[in-house]
Amino acid sequence: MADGSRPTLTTVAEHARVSRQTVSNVLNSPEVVRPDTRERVLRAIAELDYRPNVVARQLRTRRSSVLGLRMPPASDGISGQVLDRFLHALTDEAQRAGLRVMLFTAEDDDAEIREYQNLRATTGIDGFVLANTHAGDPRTRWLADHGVPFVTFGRPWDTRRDDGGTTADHHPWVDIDGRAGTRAATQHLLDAGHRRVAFLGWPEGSGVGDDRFAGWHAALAGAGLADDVVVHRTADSVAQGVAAATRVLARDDVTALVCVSDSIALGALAAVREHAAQRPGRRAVAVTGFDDTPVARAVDLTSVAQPVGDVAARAVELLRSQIEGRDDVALDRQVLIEPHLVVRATSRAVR
Amino acid sequence: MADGSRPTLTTVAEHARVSRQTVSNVLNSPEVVRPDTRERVLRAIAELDYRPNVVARQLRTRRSSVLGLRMPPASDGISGQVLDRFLHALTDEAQRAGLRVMLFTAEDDDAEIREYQNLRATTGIDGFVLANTHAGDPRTRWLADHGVPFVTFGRPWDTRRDDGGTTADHHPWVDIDGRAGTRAATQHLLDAGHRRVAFLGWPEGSGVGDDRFAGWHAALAGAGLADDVVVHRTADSVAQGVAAATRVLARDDVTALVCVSDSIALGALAAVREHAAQRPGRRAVAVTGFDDTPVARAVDLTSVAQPVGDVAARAVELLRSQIEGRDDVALDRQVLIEPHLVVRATSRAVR
DNA sequence: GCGTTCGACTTGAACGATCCAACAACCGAC
DNA sequence: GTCGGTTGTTGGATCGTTCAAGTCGAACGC
Repeated sequence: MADGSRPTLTTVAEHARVSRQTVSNVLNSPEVVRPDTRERVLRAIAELDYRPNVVARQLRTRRSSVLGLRMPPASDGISGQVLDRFLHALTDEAQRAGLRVMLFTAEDDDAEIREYQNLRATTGIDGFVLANTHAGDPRTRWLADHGVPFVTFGRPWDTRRDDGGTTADHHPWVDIDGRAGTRAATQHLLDAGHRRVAFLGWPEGSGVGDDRFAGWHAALAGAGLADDVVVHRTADSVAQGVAAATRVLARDDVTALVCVSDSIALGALAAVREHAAQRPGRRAVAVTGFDDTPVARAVDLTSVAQPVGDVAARAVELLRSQIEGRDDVALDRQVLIEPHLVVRATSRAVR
Repeated sequence: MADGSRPTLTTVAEHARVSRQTVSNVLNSPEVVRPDTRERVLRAIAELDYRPNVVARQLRTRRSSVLGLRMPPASDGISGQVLDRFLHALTDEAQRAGLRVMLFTAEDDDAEIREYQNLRATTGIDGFVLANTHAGDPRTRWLADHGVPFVTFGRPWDTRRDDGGTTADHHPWVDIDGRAGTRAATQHLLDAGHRRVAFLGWPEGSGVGDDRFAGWHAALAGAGLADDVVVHRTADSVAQGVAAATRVLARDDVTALVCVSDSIALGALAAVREHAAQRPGRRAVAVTGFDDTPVARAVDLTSVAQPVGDVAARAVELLRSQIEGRDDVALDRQVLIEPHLVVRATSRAVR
């Protein structure tokens, strides 16, 4: 501090009248150092405000304690915010575990794979977090094939492999149980007395969307209402939500809408308001969304909240066990986390 | 690749029948190497797929080429998305310039300063980007006093210092010209024939808010309409936006609302819709927001877009000149970037 | 009493790059 | 033919840490 250059192991060693290695041992395996010596070294460390140079350490140990994350392309949708909160939680959890998060960008999956190679070769990044896997993702396969530690936020929806292998199928992942989420939302509406609960979803084929659909269906089936269901599928946008809801509301018996996303729910809300204006005195149609984005909070929309903090914590845990090479049998390598419903005005009454 | 371990400078040197240093020169100062030798070395590099180990380089040169950014606390407001897009742009620009972005979190300003020290001492981070400066910020002062390269996204609104010094006042920053933004929005409305354009803003005292207010006022003054203005100030939320707009719309002569943020504009839109429903046939009140968030796009709201890509590019540029130690006189150390208006449905006609 | 084991600590080498000073080769000049 | 200067190349030292092997003295068993 005083002379401008930072103290090193040797400085501390001289100060405590021991060797470099002993200081290093105090930090890395304190149990091999006699208590009184340890005490003396720790005092010297404190006095000099010594902090180990992680760069030098990394050069020797080939471990960086850095995680890589591709900055997901700025999605136009509202739900992009989930990734945002996840990133925050991930940084937090990683830091708590002594890891850092480093960002990078890439145009497409192939460019991302090239960046993996690059980051591994040049900076020695320890592992990666993938936040937006999709069906037939080449990235998980590449990482698995090259023995690079990684975790995905999101299940591998497509488990087929060209060569019939199964490596990618069993990679570690953490995900939100969307099915449980929509199920809870639907059950909440059924409990409130709604009998005709429609679903506004995405086109079939997206793993996430189908999963959420399944939850809604399961809840209705549980109540014996699955014989004649109302479903409308559409792209994820507010405008599409308005259109979809308007069509569904034409059926006058529908009293509640479970939406696959907050975007669609936001549109549905507008349609419901319109619909209600034409039928004064009638109880307004209830609406629920998914993701509990800030927008949902803003417009008082009931929504299914994704506990991204939990996801991040488990992701870091899974990565650590891979990086440290301990094949933790006790640790589930696939983690499904239950979301919870945040009940707000729109599922009670809409103005 | 084949034998599992990556090639080093020495490997390449042997392969090209030159010394380590010559290979290093080819990479770092190619002009000192004779063309034919250079060619031979480059071929060896390509054949072996050699990539310099940045960790070893960093240990020697004490330069990490890594920028630190505190992950801003997940703001509940919609405008938090601006930071999100900025983060993406920053990562992109940094990568283009051969830099990386590393994230960290901190509870408060003091903890953040401790993290600065920590990151500098242990990982040798080259510089920092501060994305959320506020009045009387201790962080900029600390960084300036310790000679750490940094740039802020946002002007220092409070220029006073306890000891009367001026260091912090002159730190490099990049910001969006909010005044120019609201001015453009207001002018756009005036051009469309509106005469009574109200302003929905934040409470006085926030630099950003006052700046945006000033732009609106300047536009009205330019049109000779500044004598009797309509202003309502409120906290940044959708609900507050509804309330504020409702009160302002009670004055029947107001035909347009310039809002300080998309959150408030979103609320205003709801109030306008209500207002219009009670006065069928009348031309609906126009609304503009600020930030051009995804929500604005979603509900077709005219808004002032912040060119975060430009901000990021200039920020990286300013950081580089500091890190590389070149006191670029030609480079403006304070950069104000003009936003642009994105005209959408809400400033033409509201349904 | 002597060899063996053990605990506590020290020493030299390595990680992979860059910096520095020295050196070989070449050119033209006297 | 020797010399000074330029250009291109070389080997050794260095950054700060950890690994592997080694030293030293005390405790132990027979």
